Amino acid sequence: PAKYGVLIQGYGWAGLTDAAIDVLDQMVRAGREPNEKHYGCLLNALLKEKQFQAGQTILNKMKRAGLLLDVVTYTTLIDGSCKAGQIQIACNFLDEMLQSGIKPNLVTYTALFNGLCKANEVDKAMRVLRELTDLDLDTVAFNTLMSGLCDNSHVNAAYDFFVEMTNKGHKADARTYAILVGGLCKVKRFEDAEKFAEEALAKGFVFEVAICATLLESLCLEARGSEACTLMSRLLSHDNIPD
RNA sequence: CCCAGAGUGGACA
Repeated sequence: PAKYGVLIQGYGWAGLTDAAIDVLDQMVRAGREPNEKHYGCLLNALLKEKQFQAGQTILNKMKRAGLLLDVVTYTTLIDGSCKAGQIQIACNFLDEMLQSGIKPNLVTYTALFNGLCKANEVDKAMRVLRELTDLDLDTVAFNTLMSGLCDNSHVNAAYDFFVEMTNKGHKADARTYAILVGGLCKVKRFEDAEKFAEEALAKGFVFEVAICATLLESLCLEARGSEACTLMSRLLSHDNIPD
């Protein structure tokens, strides 16, 4: 039953949107009515390839087929709109979904937060977050906001947010540290950056080589070679291999 | 009965 879905997903993943659309058409011809997952999957592929016109067509087809949009489809639309730089359209979809009685979930909000962050509107994202007192953030949402704060020269706020969230028991993962360390390096707070890099290593985030290499590079650029060397040796003692 | 669709990072360069 998932055969067509897998095909659509596969073609979409490969960026072969025409082929993906074809699969959907074939389904209809074969008398197998596509469901919201088939449409949603195709929509996602189209939006990722920035084929908004085709996306609109599919959306219309879906509605004509009498299918109602669900949370996932709305989230796909909101994310796609945001990534196209159309925050307003994303907000319209959010309104539409609320009016249809569909409750946005954490993924929906994260997509929106990400859009706001990328549009230099972290403040708005944080405001929305504070209003949604019953929204429990997961690591992805946490990282999204962290990166928004770092990208919008609110590193202090990012720092505070990090402390606040970890105190609340939210766990930071390798990406969280990468974001924070990168943000701190950006404003040349190398001591703090190094502190968090160490913390990340202590937590066993082996994948932190990437950010540590980044940090090392920063230190070198700042003509602080000795510090870079110190850090380098510490990295090696953690069995990491910086580039 | 379950199994297909949605969200996050890497500054400087």
